[in-house]
Amino acid sequence: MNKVTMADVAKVAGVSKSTVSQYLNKRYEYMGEKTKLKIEEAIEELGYQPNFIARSLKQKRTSMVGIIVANITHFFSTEISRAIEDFCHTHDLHAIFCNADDDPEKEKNYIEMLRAKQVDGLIIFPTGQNNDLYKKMVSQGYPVVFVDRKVENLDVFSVITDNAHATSMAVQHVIEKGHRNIAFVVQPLKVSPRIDRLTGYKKALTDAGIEINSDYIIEASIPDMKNKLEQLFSLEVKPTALFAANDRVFMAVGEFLKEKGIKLGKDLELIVFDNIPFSHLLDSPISFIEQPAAEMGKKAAELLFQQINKEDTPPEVFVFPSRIV
Amino acid sequence: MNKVTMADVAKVAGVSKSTVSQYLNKRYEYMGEKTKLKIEEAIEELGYQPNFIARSLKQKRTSMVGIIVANITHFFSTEISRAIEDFCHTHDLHAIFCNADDDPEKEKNYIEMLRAKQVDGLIIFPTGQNNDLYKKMVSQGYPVVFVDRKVENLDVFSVITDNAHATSMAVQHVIEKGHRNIAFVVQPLKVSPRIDRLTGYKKALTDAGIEINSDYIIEASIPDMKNKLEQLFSLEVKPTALFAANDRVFMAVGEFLKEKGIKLGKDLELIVFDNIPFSHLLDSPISFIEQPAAEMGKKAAELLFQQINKEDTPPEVFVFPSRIV
DNA sequence: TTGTAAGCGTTATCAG
DNA sequence: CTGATAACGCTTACAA
Repeated sequence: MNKVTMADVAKVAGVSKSTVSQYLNKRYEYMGEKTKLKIEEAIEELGYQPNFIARSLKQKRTSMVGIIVANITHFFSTEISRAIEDFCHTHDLHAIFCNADDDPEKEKNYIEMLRAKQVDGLIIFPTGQNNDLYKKMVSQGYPVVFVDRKVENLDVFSVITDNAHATSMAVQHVIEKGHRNIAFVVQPLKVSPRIDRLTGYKKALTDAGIEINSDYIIEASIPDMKNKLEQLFSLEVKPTALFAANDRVFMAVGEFLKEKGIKLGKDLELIVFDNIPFSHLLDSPISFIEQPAAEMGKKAAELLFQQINKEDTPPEVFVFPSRIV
Repeated sequence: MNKVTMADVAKVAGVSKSTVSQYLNKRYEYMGEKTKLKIEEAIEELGYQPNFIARSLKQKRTSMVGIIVANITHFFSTEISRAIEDFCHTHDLHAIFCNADDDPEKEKNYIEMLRAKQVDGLIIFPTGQNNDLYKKMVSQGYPVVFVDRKVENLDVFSVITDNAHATSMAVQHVIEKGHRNIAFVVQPLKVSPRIDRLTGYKKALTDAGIEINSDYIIEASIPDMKNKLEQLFSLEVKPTALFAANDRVFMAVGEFLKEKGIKLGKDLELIVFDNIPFSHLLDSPISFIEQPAAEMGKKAAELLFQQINKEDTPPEVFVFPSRIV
């Protein structure tokens, strides 16, 4: 189908392949006006489309970057992704998105396949379970930026938010409203944001002189959450406030509450870590901790871009503050 | 960084490039156990990663497919995308997603760049404004599948839903509930689903013997929507029901209603075309028309896969029924 | 069973 | 200003 090659164009235009190549790369400087026109015509006539694969092979640069998202069903992820894509678009990079589904095996596959496809760099929301692989990339000087989650013992560019601090502030706020029995619901503590948010929660309680009650801390995967919530709400002293550690937890909790007829605002105060797209449609008084996703995405893309263009700056961790809404 | 090439492996293993190539392509049939092992070791030792770019150039097949989404902020789009990716993943295809932002210019760019990158096929949520380009692809026999939106005068594989019919049913349902003043809110009528939904709306009214009141039909872009809604709700006879033609319209409408203190269910009945992720969290009685996104995505991927593998079947349009929830 | 050599469609280096 | 010619890293007949 795409059988027209540079050689064909050259033949029709009556010039050589190299001249056509020059033309395509806009190096007209020393090019005769007449040849330029002839080539233009030939391209038009044949419907020629350059083959980027061939070019990439030669240039060892694909102008593609890969983004490996831990879980695309987080609204936060799609927001960041959008920002990354925007940046790439204005910098002549093409962004390829993959969804690791929070599965280290899949993450590994994607990293390997993207590197095999010679993408120029990678932005990763790491599962945190592939440290050897991360280390290898970094030590090979391959351009990488980590987003959302910290990776231990690795000197690498990262873009994260102040999970512990924001959580702590939010919980403190709820305490000031008079709540003492505050539950904390989170998915399995496998990645840094979850851990940091829990830390922030504990800190706020401790600072306020409230004892930490492990019955109020629920760590469960989304499918198991319902059962755990049942337990939580059959306690003698029920929580009057609940902190959902991210949007998916929020949804699970919301579903549960609805089912049980527990009224937000009246029976329970809810705080959620994450931007929720439909939040303004809910008339319940829910607090949200909003991460500056757009800026974070942009920063990550920028950092990657710099690495790709060999601007040698030492790896740094950028912490963006979150906002309580 | 990825300087290890097949030649290096061959040298270390003491065999020739072609033997290594055989090994990599799992054609061990006639390969000595000893050579196999030597190659294995060499690969391990050097940390060799094959270069897909080079392979693609030779094979004229990249094992990548492109998906051009009209607007990724529609939840429906991400759902379909997920399904497409799942299918691709199980069929050794890599999916690249691009967001055309409902902009024909961007769409054109992406189509061209993806083809230049030699992707094996394209799944497009068409803007509908690039008919020449679509036509060209089809006539060149390039594998394409259109999703969500119909393209006129083009014999091509498409996966859509029964927009007019589903809308008509939903509106009819609202009429049966006793509503007569039903508004219809839609973004600019540039693509077939919007047009078809409007058609369905009109049909339901006509069938019920209700006169179509153009004051109740709002066609506006999201930023303009608020103003138009102001007008709608300053009419003497206000609508008692409102049909939002998709999720983004729903959000705009929801925001407006909230601002105005118009209560869902009480003051206004709402029907939305599209699956909304947080719908079960809203305690207002909203009806949704749910498209079978997962099945549609899978079907689209399947159709593309068949074309890529040259299973010659004539183009067909697959219509999936939507469900009212 | 393994090696040789000719491409795939570009770009880059030098001559002319 | 333009044109040979050699890469880029891999696959694939065909030979050995």
